[in-house]
Amino acid sequence: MDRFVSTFTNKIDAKGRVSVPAPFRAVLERDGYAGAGASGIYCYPSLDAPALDCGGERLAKKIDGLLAGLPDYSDERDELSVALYGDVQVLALDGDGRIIVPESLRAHASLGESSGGQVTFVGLGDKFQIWAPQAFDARRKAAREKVQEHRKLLGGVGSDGSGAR
Amino acid sequence: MDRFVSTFTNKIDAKGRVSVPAPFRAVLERDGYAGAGASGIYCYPSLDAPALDCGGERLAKKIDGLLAGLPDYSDERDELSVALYGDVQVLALDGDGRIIVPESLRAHASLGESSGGQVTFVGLGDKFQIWAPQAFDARRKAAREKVQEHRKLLGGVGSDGSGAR
DNA sequence: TTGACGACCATAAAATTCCATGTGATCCCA
DNA sequence: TGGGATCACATGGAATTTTATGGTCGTCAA
Repeated sequence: MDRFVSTFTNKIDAKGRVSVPAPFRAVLERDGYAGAGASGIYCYPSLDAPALDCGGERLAKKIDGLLAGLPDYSDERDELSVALYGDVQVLALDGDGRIIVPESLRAHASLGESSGGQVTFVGLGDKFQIWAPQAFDARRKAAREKVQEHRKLLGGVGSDGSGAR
Repeated sequence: MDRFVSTFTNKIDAKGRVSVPAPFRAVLERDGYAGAGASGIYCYPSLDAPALDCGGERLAKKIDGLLAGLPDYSDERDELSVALYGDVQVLALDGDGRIIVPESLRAHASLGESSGGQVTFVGLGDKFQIWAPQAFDARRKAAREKVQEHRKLLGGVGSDGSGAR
């Protein structure tokens, strides 16, 4: 099972073009992104962060799964549908492994000139996110502190007993 | 069940290339590192030491396990994912059994020129760590002292149980 | 006709693969 | 038991391929 891992920072040009990191492309290909009949990359504004959530078929199916759990015609379902599907864009990979991030999406994550012409791709396992580099730095810092806390509770990622610290 | 044991010190060149000790490679192969569709070695900055934590599939599954308990698409899950997956690098073994340690990871453990062009691999059972030799010497010394203190508690661990390779 | 958008091409940098060498350990045979 | 040959591993360098990124051209729509 392939996962999106690591972080990469690439340039975004005036047209909104960005190279998707090669390792992510590799994961996408196995995840239902077929060269022919290619659906594309599902991408939408993250619900609780100034970032974009992206992924392949696996991500799309997860969204379906979320909605499937809610009763038809409920307010909740309508709202979620709109929030999740309404802003989804299917981005196509061009021949060079680049996507074009539309203006509407760029605005949500403050990408483009305002982020120094750079964007950061962050692997989160099932999906990946696109951030403005500075915004992500802050996020990462917060996340690391969180992990330190959880680490004590969960026994740590590295339960090695090496007496560390 | 094979474990990573012993310590080895190898050279790291200017490009960040290092040979993974052959015994460790043997363990990795049995631990899901398949030649084809090879995922690679999962590697990330150790949370509480100037070293790198590395392992195979077993280690990756541990990370999955940590996240498995959290609901999809919760803010909390995203945040944890950032710290757990965001800093992970998948290092590929080349044909000669070497990995390339990227600059970002080298910085965390002070590897490279600053460590005399040498790195130390330390087996810790499920995973192994990569240290700058001097830093590890200090750590080892401290660990031994700790062991001396607790010796009485451990009783006689006389039997060697050397299942090494 | 003009402007925006998407496809195509070219280039430089970086990473990966390949090959060759030295060295140390192991095994076999005399 | 000593010597020699062989093997495995670590390491250095070079060549080839991949990747990122900038620019240009053509096309479609307003």
